Amino acid sequence: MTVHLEIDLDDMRASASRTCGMLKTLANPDRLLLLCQISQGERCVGELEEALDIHQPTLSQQLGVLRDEGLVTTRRDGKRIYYSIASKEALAVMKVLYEQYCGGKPKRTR
Amino acid sequence: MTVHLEIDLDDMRASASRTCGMLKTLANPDRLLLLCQISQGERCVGELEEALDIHQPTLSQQLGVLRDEGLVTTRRDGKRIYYSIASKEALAVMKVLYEQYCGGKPKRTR
DNA sequence: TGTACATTATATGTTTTTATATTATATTGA
DNA sequence: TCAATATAATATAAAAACATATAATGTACA
Repeated sequence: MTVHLEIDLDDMRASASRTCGMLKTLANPDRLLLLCQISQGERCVGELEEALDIHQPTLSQQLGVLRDEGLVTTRRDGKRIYYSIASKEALAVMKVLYEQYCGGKPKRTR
Repeated sequence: MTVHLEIDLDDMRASASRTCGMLKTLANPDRLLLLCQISQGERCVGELEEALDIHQPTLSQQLGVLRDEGLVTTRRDGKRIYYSIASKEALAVMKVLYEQYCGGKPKRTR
Protein backbone atom coordinates (compact mmCIF):
# COMPACT_ATOMS: atom_id res chain seq x y z
CA MET A 1 0.00 0.00 0.00
CA THR A 2 1.92 3.05 -1.18
CA VAL A 3 -0.94 5.45 -1.61
CA HIS A 4 -1.55 7.84 1.24
CA LEU A 5 -3.48 10.97 1.91
CA GLU A 6 -2.23 14.27 3.19
CA ILE A 7 -4.45 15.23 6.04
CA ASP A 8 -4.00 18.15 8.35
CA LEU A 9 -4.04 16.92 11.93
CA ASP A 10 -5.48 20.06 13.43
CA ASP A 11 -8.40 19.99 11.03
CA MET A 12 -9.00 16.43 11.98
CA ARG A 13 -8.71 17.03 15.69
CA ALA A 14 -11.16 19.91 15.48
CA SER A 15 -13.80 17.78 13.86
CA ALA A 16 -12.85 14.46 15.42
CA SER A 17 -15.58 14.56 17.98
CA ARG A 18 -18.30 15.38 15.49
CA THR A 19 -16.98 12.74 13.13
CA CYS A 20 -16.81 10.14 15.87
CA GLY A 21 -20.39 10.87 16.82
CA MET A 22 -21.51 10.06 13.34
CA LEU A 23 -19.32 6.96 13.13
CA LYS A 24 -20.63 5.65 16.42
CA THR A 25 -24.16 6.10 15.22
CA LEU A 26 -23.42 4.09 12.10
CA ALA A 27 -21.49 1.41 13.97
CA ASN A 28 -24.47 -0.73 14.86
CA PRO A 29 -25.95 -3.28 12.47
CA ASP A 30 -29.56 -2.25 13.06
CA ARG A 31 -28.86 1.40 12.49
CA LEU A 32 -26.61 0.74 9.53
CA LEU A 33 -29.32 -1.28 7.84
CA LEU A 34 -31.92 1.33 8.71
CA LEU A 35 -29.84 4.04 7.11
CA CYS A 36 -29.24 1.75 4.24
CA GLN A 37 -32.98 1.49 3.66
CA ILE A 38 -33.67 5.14 4.24
CA SER A 39 -30.85 6.20 1.95
CA GLN A 40 -32.72 4.51 -0.86
CA GLY A 41 -35.63 6.84 -0.30
CA GLU A 42 -38.15 7.88 2.30
CA ARG A 43 -39.50 5.05 4.47
CA CYS A 44 -42.17 4.95 7.12
CA VAL A 45 -41.65 3.10 10.37
CA GLY A 46 -43.89 0.19 9.42
CA GLU A 47 -41.95 -0.41 6.24
CA LEU A 48 -38.69 -0.41 8.15
CA GLU A 49 -40.09 -2.73 10.76
CA GLU A 50 -41.17 -5.21 8.13
CA ALA A 51 -37.99 -4.99 6.08
CA LEU A 52 -35.59 -5.39 8.96
CA ASP A 53 -37.60 -7.45 11.40
CA ILE A 54 -36.71 -5.38 14.45
CA HIS A 55 -39.41 -5.12 17.01
CA GLN A 56 -41.19 -1.87 17.46
CA PRO A 57 -39.79 -0.26 20.60
CA THR A 58 -36.24 -1.13 19.65
CA LEU A 59 -36.79 0.24 16.18
CA SER A 60 -38.26 3.44 17.50
CA GLN A 61 -35.37 3.78 19.91
CA GLN A 62 -32.77 3.35 17.16
CA LEU A 63 -34.60 5.79 14.93
CA GLY A 64 -34.42 8.18 17.85
CA VAL A 65 -30.65 7.79 17.90
CA LEU A 66 -30.49 8.59 14.20
CA ARG A 67 -32.67 11.64 14.76
CA ASP A 68 -30.64 12.87 17.70
CA GLU A 69 -27.47 12.65 15.69
CA GLY A 70 -29.15 14.60 12.89
CA LEU A 71 -28.75 11.88 10.31
CA VAL A 72 -32.44 11.67 9.46
CA THR A 73 -35.53 13.85 9.49
CA THR A 74 -39.17 13.00 9.64
CA ARG A 75 -42.40 14.07 8.07
CA ARG A 76 -45.81 13.01 9.24
CA ASP A 77 -48.49 11.86 6.85
CA GLY A 78 -51.59 10.90 8.76
CA LYS A 79 -50.69 8.16 11.20
CA ARG A 80 -47.45 7.41 9.47
CA ILE A 81 -44.11 9.03 10.03
CA TYR A 82 -41.72 9.03 7.12
CA TYR A 83 -37.98 9.10 7.58
CA SER A 84 -35.41 10.44 5.17
CA ILE A 85 -31.71 11.22 5.18
CA ALA A 86 -30.81 14.62 6.51
CA SER A 87 -27.02 14.46 6.46
CA LYS A 88 -25.06 14.71 3.27
CA GLU A 89 -21.99 13.62 5.21
CA ALA A 90 -23.63 10.40 6.30
CA LEU A 91 -24.92 9.80 2.81
CA ALA A 92 -21.41 10.17 1.44
CA VAL A 93 -20.10 7.70 3.99
CA MET A 94 -22.86 5.21 3.20
CA LYS A 95 -21.94 5.46 -0.45
CA VAL A 96 -18.32 4.60 0.20
CA LEU A 97 -19.24 1.81 2.58
CA TYR A 98 -21.40 0.31 -0.11
CA GLU A 99 -18.66 0.60 -2.70
CA GLN A 100 -16.04 -0.84 -0.42
CA TYR A 101 -17.92 -3.53 1.43
CA CYS A 102 -20.72 -4.49 -0.91
CA GLY A 103 -18.63 -4.51 -4.02
CA GLY A 104 -20.51 -2.22 -6.29
CA LYS A 105 -21.15 1.30 -7.33
CA PRO A 106 -24.46 2.46 -6.00
CA LYS A 107 -26.66 3.81 -8.77
CA ARG A 108 -27.56 7.39 -8.23
CA THR A 109 -31.24 8.10 -8.59
CA ARG A 110 -33.19 11.21 -7.84
CA MET B 1 -32.37 16.28 0.24
CA THR B 2 -33.65 14.59 -2.92
CA VAL B 3 -30.61 12.53 -3.82
CA HIS B 4 -30.55 8.96 -2.63
CA LEU B 5 -28.66 5.82 -3.35
CA GLU B 6 -29.92 2.47 -4.47
CA ILE B 7 -28.45 -0.09 -2.17
CA ASP B 8 -29.28 -3.75 -2.09
CA LEU B 9 -30.32 -4.69 1.42
CA ASP B 10 -29.13 -8.27 1.22
CA ASP B 11 -25.67 -7.18 0.15
CA MET B 12 -25.60 -4.79 3.05
CA ARG B 13 -26.86 -7.30 5.56
CA ALA B 14 -24.23 -9.80 4.49
CA SER B 15 -21.44 -7.36 5.07
CA ALA B 16 -23.02 -5.37 7.88
CA SER B 17 -21.08 -7.07 10.59
CA ARG B 18 -17.74 -6.61 8.88
CA THR B 19 -18.57 -3.02 8.11
CA CYS B 20 -19.69 -2.34 11.66
CA GLY B 21 -16.45 -3.75 12.96
CA MET B 22 -14.51 -1.26 10.94
CA LEU B 23 -16.80 1.61 11.89
CA LYS B 24 -16.52 0.78 15.57
CA THR B 25 -12.77 0.80 15.29
CA LEU B 26 -12.83 4.23 13.70
CA ALA B 27 -15.41 5.61 16.13
CA ASN B 28 -12.95 6.65 18.78
CA PRO B 29 -11.11 9.96 18.71
CA ASP B 30 -7.71 8.51 19.56
CA ARG B 31 -7.92 5.84 16.92
CA LEU B 32 -9.35 8.19 14.35
CA LEU B 33 -6.48 10.58 14.83
CA LEU B 34 -3.99 7.74 14.78
CA LEU B 35 -5.33 6.53 11.48
CA CYS B 36 -5.33 10.05 10.28
CA GLN B 37 -1.61 10.29 10.97
CA ILE B 38 -0.78 6.88 9.61
CA SER B 39 -2.80 7.47 6.46
CA GLN B 40 -0.39 10.27 5.66
CA GLY B 41 2.46 7.79 5.61
CA GLU B 42 4.27 5.31 7.77
CA ARG B 43 4.77 6.38 11.39
CA CYS B 44 6.62 4.81 14.26
CA VAL B 45 5.10 4.63 17.71
CA GLY B 46 7.25 7.40 19.13
CA GLU B 47 6.17 9.78 16.42
CA LEU B 48 2.54 8.99 17.07
CA GLU B 49 2.99 9.42 20.78
CA GLU B 50 4.51 12.83 20.33
CA ALA B 51 2.02 13.98 17.73
CA LEU B 52 -1.09 12.94 19.60
CA ASP B 53 0.02 13.19 23.20
CA ILE B 54 -1.47 9.89 24.28
CA HIS B 55 0.48 8.08 26.91
CA GLN B 56 2.35 5.00 25.94
CA PRO B 57 0.34 2.02 27.18
CA THR B 58 -2.92 3.53 25.96
CA LEU B 59 -1.37 4.25 22.62
CA SER B 60 -0.02 0.76 22.29
CA GLN B 61 -3.40 -0.62 23.23
CA GLN B 62 -5.22 1.41 20.59
CA LEU B 63 -2.66 0.44 18.00
CA GLY B 64 -3.40 -3.13 18.97
CA VAL B 65 -7.06 -2.55 18.24
CA LEU B 66 -6.18 -1.19 14.81
CA ARG B 67 -3.96 -4.21 14.17
CA ASP B 68 -6.59 -6.69 15.31
CA GLU B 69 -9.12 -5.17 12.99
CA GLY B 70 -6.61 -5.39 10.13
CA LEU B 71 -6.55 -1.68 9.47
CA VAL B 72 -2.79 -1.33 9.88
CA THR B 73 0.37 -3.41 9.56
CA THR B 74 3.74 -3.05 11.10
CA ARG B 75 7.35 -3.35 10.14
CA ARG B 76 10.24 -3.35 12.55
CA ASP B 77 13.36 -1.30 11.98
CA GLY B 78 15.75 -1.76 14.84
CA LYS B 79 14.08 -0.72 18.03
CA ARG B 80 11.30 1.06 16.23
CA ILE B 81 8.08 -0.34 14.89
CA TYR B 82 6.53 1.43 11.94
CA TYR B 83 2.82 1.42 11.26
CA SER B 84 1.10 1.81 7.94
CA ILE B 85 -2.41 1.45 6.53
CA ALA B 86 -3.34 -2.05 5.49
CA SER B 87 -6.96 -1.60 4.53
CA LYS B 88 -8.00 0.10 1.34
CA GLU B 89 -11.54 0.17 2.67
CA ALA B 90 -10.52 2.15 5.71
CA LEU B 91 -8.40 4.45 3.60
CA ALA B 92 -11.39 5.16 1.38
CA VAL B 93 -13.52 5.93 4.43
CA MET B 94 -10.86 8.22 5.88
CA LYS B 95 -10.76 10.08 2.60
CA VAL B 96 -14.50 10.72 2.62
CA LEU B 97 -14.45 11.70 6.27
CA TYR B 98 -11.79 14.24 5.54
CA GLU B 99 -13.69 15.63 2.60
CA GLN B 100 -16.95 15.79 4.51
CA TYR B 101 -15.85 16.87 7.95
CA CYS B 102 -12.62 18.72 7.37
CA GLY B 103 -13.83 20.63 4.38
CA GLY B 104 -11.28 19.85 1.80
CA LYS B 105 -10.06 17.43 -0.74
CA PRO B 106 -7.11 15.49 0.59
CA LYS B 107 -4.20 15.74 -1.80
CA ARG B 108 -3.16 12.43 -3.16
CA THR B 109 0.58 11.95 -3.09
CA ARG B 110 2.76 9.37 -4.76
C1' DT C 1 29.75 -11.61 26.96
C1' DG C 2 26.96 -9.02 30.23
C1' DT C 3 24.52 -5.05 31.52
C1' DA C 4 21.97 -0.98 30.91
C1' DC C 5 18.84 1.54 28.19
C1' DA C 6 15.31 2.56 24.62
C1' DT C 7 11.20 1.20 22.38
C1' DT C 8 7.05 -1.13 22.23
C1' DA C 9 3.74 -4.57 23.87
C1' DT C 10 1.04 -7.08 27.21
C1' DA C 11 -1.30 -8.02 31.52
C1' DT C 12 -4.22 -6.83 35.23
C1' DG C 13 -7.42 -4.50 38.09
C1' DT C 14 -10.80 -0.93 38.74
C1' DT C 15 -14.23 2.25 37.65
C1' DT C 16 -17.34 4.22 34.65
C1' DT C 17 -19.87 4.50 30.74
C1' DT C 18 -22.53 2.82 27.20
C1' DA C 19 -25.47 -0.41 24.81
C1' DT C 20 -29.29 -3.34 24.38
C1' DA C 21 -33.53 -5.62 25.52
C1' DT C 22 -37.92 -5.74 27.77
C1' DT C 23 -42.16 -4.31 29.33
C1' DA C 24 -45.29 -0.94 30.02
C1' DT C 25 -47.48 3.28 28.85
C1' DA C 26 -48.29 7.56 26.29
C1' DT C 27 -49.38 10.31 22.13
C1' DT C 28 -51.44 11.34 17.84
C1' DG C 29 -54.50 10.77 14.11
C1' DA C 30 -58.33 8.37 11.58
C1' DT D 1 -61.75 2.88 19.62
C1' DC D 2 -57.89 1.21 16.74
C1' DA D 3 -53.48 1.83 14.37
C1' DA D 4 -49.02 3.80 14.23
C1' DT D 5 -45.30 5.52 16.61
C1' DA D 6 -42.83 7.36 20.59
C1' DT D 7 -41.29 7.54 25.26
C1' DA D 8 -40.21 5.85 29.84
C1' DA D 9 -38.43 2.83 33.19
C1' DT D 10 -35.62 -0.68 34.28
C1' DA D 11 -32.44 -4.40 34.15
C1' DT D 12 -28.43 -6.33 32.51
C1' DA D 13 -24.52 -6.94 29.96
C1' DA D 14 -20.78 -5.31 27.66
C1' DA D 15 -17.30 -2.30 26.76
C1' DA D 16 -14.21 1.68 27.43
C1' DA D 17 -11.12 4.27 29.91
C1' DC D 18 -7.33 4.54 32.78
C1' DA D 19 -3.50 3.44 35.68
C1' DT D 20 0.21 0.60 37.07
C1' DA D 21 3.24 -2.88 36.56
C1' DT D 22 5.96 -5.83 33.84
C1' DA D 23 7.65 -8.24 29.70
C1' DA D 24 9.92 -8.59 25.25
C1' DT D 25 13.08 -7.17 21.85
C1' DG D 26 16.82 -4.61 20.03
C1' DT D 27 21.10 -1.70 20.50
C1' DA D 28 25.26 -0.01 22.46
C1' DC D 29 29.20 -0.50 24.74
C1' DA D 30 32.17 -1.62 28.79
